[in-house]
Amino acid sequence: MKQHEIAALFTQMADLLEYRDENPFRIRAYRRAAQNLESFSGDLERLAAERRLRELSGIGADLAEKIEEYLQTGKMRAVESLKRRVPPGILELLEVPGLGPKTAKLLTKRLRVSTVGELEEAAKAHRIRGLPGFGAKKEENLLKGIGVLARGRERMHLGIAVPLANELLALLRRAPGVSRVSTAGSLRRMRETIGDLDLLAASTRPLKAMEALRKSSFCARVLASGRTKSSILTPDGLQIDLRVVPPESFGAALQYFTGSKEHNVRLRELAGRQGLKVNEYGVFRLKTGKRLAGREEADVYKALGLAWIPPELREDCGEIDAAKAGRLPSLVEAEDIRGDFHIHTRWSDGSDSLSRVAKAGTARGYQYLAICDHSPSLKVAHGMPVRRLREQMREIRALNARGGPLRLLMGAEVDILGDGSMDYPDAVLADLDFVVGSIHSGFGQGEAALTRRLIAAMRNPYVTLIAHPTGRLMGQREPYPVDLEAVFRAAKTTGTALELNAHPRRLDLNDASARRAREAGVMLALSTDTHSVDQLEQIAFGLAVARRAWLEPRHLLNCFTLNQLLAWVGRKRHK
DNA sequence: GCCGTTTTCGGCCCGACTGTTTTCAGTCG
Repeated sequence: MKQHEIAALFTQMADLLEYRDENPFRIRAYRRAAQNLESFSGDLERLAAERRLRELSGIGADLAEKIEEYLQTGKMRAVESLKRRVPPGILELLEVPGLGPKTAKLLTKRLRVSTVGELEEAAKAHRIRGLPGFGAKKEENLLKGIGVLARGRERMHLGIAVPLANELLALLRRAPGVSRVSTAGSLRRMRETIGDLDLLAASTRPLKAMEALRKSSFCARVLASGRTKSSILTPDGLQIDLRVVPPESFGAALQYFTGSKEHNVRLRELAGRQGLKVNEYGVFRLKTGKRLAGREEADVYKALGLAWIPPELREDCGEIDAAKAGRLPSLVEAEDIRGDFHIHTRWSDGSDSLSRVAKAGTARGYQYLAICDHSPSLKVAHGMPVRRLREQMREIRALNARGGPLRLLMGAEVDILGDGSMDYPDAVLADLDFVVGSIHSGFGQGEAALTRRLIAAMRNPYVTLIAHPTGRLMGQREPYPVDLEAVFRAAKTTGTALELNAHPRRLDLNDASARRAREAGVMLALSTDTHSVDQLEQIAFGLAVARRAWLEPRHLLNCFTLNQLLAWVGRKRHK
């Protein structure tokens, strides 16, 4: 987690340097380093201890030293001394949307404004209009920006963003002249949360498409609207950016608008070295201006000598080098998924019957579903005593005996108790096909104890999978502290799988951790934690995490056939 | 401040929109 603190400091450094009008490339170096640290998936402290920080992209001698300084002392002197040389509230001021370094400088110099509160006062007293380059409109926009800042711009999880995006795409498709539409930005890359929602349309009549959005019920306020681009706010305060391009540029625009920003910068640098230029209208020869690609996204990459890179990988995490070398992973696809684990029914806190669940799984083309209702300690979820579990097992056997393409696995989501023991005796676990171990209590025990609990559970020969390994609930609960590296090692040596929980508030493990787990040789498993059958489709969110973690079918238990799966479970038991 | 199948010095992605400007600076992504 230290890397996020360091990234924040590097960003502060960039902001402060920008305020002081320093070398823009130096500023960019700090921003780039911050972003790379944010998405870094390894163990930063170990890398520092081994003096290998400079292997990180964007980290040279100077920044490596600053990282080491922070890891050792908890401070970064360069940031502190720079802060002393600027007005105190400057970082806060720069948070206001629409207010950049130049405006900040003017405000602090001419009006002695140095906090957001003072800025608001000055704007309301109309002391800002009249400054060089400032009129009534800019003053008004600053006030709006302060309002946006005060409300806080909360990021939206995929469970909300994806359905909303689908509605918006349908709206755009109906607009006259629109031939193609797509999501773009972080939603297309399937990041776990979305700051604003980016949409792209190909149209011969761009104004009509933008008008359709502005006049829809999704639009509470128009932030900007030009000839090719509109930004609006929804009634909930979510920003939607729509870009409209001619059909022959759709692929290039999709590439550009999907980002990430750092991925695009890398791509354009690569283009420059080949005498080419990439923008949202196409790939062009620098000398002649001749257009080489643009209609299809894959053609853009091809023109640069690269294989098409799946959007989930476009985070400047080595994907461009991999594409150059023809070594991109064969990412897991929806069709590779043969089943789901961790399914709740009304035997505990789910809402559907076993037969209904089986039917829904069959409809999805699955070979198996692991029924995993709660164990007795979890009283709020109607955890089942052994007697009820045995009853449920009988019903599952009876359902399976009817035949059909789908096999229900007899399982349970078993609480890992405070001392690391399991909530059912081993003799009961031995009769189950699939055992999920979960922590639902004692989150406050601290890192060492929680890690010991998880490792003790993994050492139980009947525990197949550890569910939601960090316990986070986005927007509600922070992950509990756990030494994931130790958990990965134990998972590997004991032959226990770790869950990629697909619930959009959980996504636990997350993408970076899942990638590290994979690199540590851990088997991973997607599961929806379904409590009613309509949630089975949320597997798509887990799949996105898996793809962002560079997982191939061989890394995911869900891609195994039923026989392979049962053999895998058996291997641990007979070790 | 980083980085190099053109370089260890001299480069460093590219364009849209707004407001206030008669030609562009500032901000954003």
